[in-house]
Amino acid sequence: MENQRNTKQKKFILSILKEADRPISANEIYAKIITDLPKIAKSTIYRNLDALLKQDIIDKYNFNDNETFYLIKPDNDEHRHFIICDDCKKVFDLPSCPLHEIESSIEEEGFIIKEHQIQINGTCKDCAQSLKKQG
Amino acid sequence: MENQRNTKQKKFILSILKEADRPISANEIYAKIITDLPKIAKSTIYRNLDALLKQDIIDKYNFNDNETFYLIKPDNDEHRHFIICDDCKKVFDLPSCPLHEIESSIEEEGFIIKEHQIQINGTCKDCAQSLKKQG
DNA sequence: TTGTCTGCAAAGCGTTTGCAAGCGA
DNA sequence: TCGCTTGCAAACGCTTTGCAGACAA
Repeated sequence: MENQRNTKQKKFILSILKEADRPISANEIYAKIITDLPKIAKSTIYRNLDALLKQDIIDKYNFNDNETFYLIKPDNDEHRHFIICDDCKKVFDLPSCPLHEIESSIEEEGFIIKEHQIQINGTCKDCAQSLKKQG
Repeated sequence: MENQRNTKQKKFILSILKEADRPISANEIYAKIITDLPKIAKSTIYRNLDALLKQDIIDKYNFNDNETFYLIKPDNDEHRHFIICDDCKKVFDLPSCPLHEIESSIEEEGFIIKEHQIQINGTCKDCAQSLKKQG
């Protein structure tokens, strides 16, 4: 990663990621940043996201086929998992990670775990209620 | 889904999916099919995969940023989860699903779960050994 | 024959890359 | 000044779409 230079593009991208309370895509970052930096290129965003990934500052999520989502790693060592409402597309936190026990048995068999991801899809409380009202 | 026609393309795609013991991509299906149907178009594969998804015959997985993977739904109601080797890209089965306990507590809070997905990435036994040999 | 399905070509879209100019240290 | 970083444009790879011809029923 060599010597890093603190460009304004880099600062903006990082601050947008820090403000986000859920994983966001490169296109969402782009949409937020163009008001302040109208000439920024998407490639700049992708290159900075790659750098942040390599520096272990952010995590990467594949929720659907086309876009990749990024989220700042929390301060402590904990990782997060998500519940996605298919109706309003909101992303909620999964309260805990049930994988720790199973991981040790997988590693006993020689598989080296680098990361894991849990994703639950469904309908959130609010959407369930408004769907009930509608019909 | 209207009236379905039983074309040879459709039959080949479905039989390849049935033979696969792990999620495979549209490109993998294409590579297997061109020996028998040299003129098949990738769009034909994508259109048939879409139809199979809508008919609930297959499931869809997003393991990485670029390719989508497809797997025949099992006969019984059980679902599967996967371990992916980042080196050789092989997909292994996760022996069990640790989410059942946690799901009930999520549903108690009003979230209606439609599906969940667990994914573990890392390096498999074989790749770990050959990496060791290489130095 | 009829209407679905296919192959082909082009387009769409997220992402990556090459390159010359810009700019932080 | 030095060389990392950026903007621009083009390329890349997966997937989608329009259309005329092919084919199952």
